[in-house]
Amino acid sequence: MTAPVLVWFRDDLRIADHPALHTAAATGAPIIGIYVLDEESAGVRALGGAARWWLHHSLTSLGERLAERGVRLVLRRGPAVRLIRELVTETGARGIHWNRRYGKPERDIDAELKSGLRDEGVDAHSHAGNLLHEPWTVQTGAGTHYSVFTPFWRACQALPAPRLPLPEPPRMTPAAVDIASDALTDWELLPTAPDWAAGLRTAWTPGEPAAVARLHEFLEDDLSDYDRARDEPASGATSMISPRLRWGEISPHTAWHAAVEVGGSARFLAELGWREFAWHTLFHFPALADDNLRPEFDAFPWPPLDPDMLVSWQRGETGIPLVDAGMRELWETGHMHNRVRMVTASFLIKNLLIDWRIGEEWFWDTLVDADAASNPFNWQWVAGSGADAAPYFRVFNPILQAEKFDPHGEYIRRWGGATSREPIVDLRATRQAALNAYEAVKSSQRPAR
DNA sequence: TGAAATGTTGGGGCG
DNA sequence: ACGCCCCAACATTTC
Repeated sequence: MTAPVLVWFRDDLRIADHPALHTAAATGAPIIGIYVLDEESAGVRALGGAARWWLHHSLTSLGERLAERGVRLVLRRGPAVRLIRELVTETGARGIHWNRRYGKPERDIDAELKSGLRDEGVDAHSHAGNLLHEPWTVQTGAGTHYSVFTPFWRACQALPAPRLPLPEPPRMTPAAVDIASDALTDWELLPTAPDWAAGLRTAWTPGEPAAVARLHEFLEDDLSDYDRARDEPASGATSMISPRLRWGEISPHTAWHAAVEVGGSARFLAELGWREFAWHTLFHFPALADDNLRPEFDAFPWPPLDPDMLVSWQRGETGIPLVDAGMRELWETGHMHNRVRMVTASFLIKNLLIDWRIGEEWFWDTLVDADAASNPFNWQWVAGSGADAAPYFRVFNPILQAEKFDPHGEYIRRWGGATSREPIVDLRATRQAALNAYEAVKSSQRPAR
């Protein structure tokens, strides 16, 4: 009997344009798919509630699609290094393939596994599957990484164009090995008591087929007017592919080339670029979710947390219509329009003076698309402590933002943001207080004498 | 991928 | 006809 080859699925829950699966299938060896829910390894961030919901359904979809092609998806829960080594032994696999991850704890796990398995003669291979450009390949003239988006993106475009997406493997050999798998329901990824996921079920269909369908719907219906309409949260003109990219139901290569084929939109492609830039930043600054990227922000004088203020923000009860609408969209659907994310984040940080890390955690728990790079990257961008956040003391006025981008109040009405509640803070006074607090950052920049 | 304050300009009302 | 003032509209600077 031919020894099988394992394909370890992680943030790439798809069959098309999956370099690891494609390479493994091309060997002709029997294929076994693996997914490990790792809640134990050091440094690996526990999934948020909305993420767990998405993962459950996306794994269900992937498992069905693989099964239709004769391939099993084996589920295991525990520390990845130990479990993968056990699976290699149990199956007698002669090789294992995976697509790279770029967070530090995950890279450490993968590096340890790869060298350990290779020492034992197992053919362990990592592939580039989830970014258009590997983070270490984008370098300044001085050989350092980038800290400003525009030159970063220019450098990306000077590199060879992203490769074309790989097709679904034309043929996959089923494995005869019988091997135990956890039952997905035992992982208890779905909320019960209470079941808060009704809005998510209405808003989303996780899984690769729905991801591909939405991408093409977006390209046909929305790309031509994207530059203008993308900023209006009521328009429905954004791609909504962020969770699909987060879970790897489609690859950025697929999105890139599909958009280019229909004439492209520099603006849309640049949005893929911001995703690349976030991962580039995380790769070179692994503490992105914990530490200020700009260390002078360590001097920012956060006042003691007022829990009531935080709860008002989380529940969408601030009395600021656009903020409340956004926070309710988030709670209801696990998603929020990008412009409204900027406004709600700015409000938390600069009008409530609550540390960006606390907002980042809430988004991490409630967004279906939060990943380890984009979520902290964007929070730091709004806070001013992050990459390319100039001017770092920018304060959004949520009333003006609503006038500009939701002029008819359509988005605000849709999400019940138009309450008669009094604002919990005075925008003018709190803005001034935030600017005063930013003075501490400015003075800490000055060299000591 | 800001906002607010400050500066500049030019048209029109009016003595 | 002319100068003066007001102020909206736009541009620039500052936070």
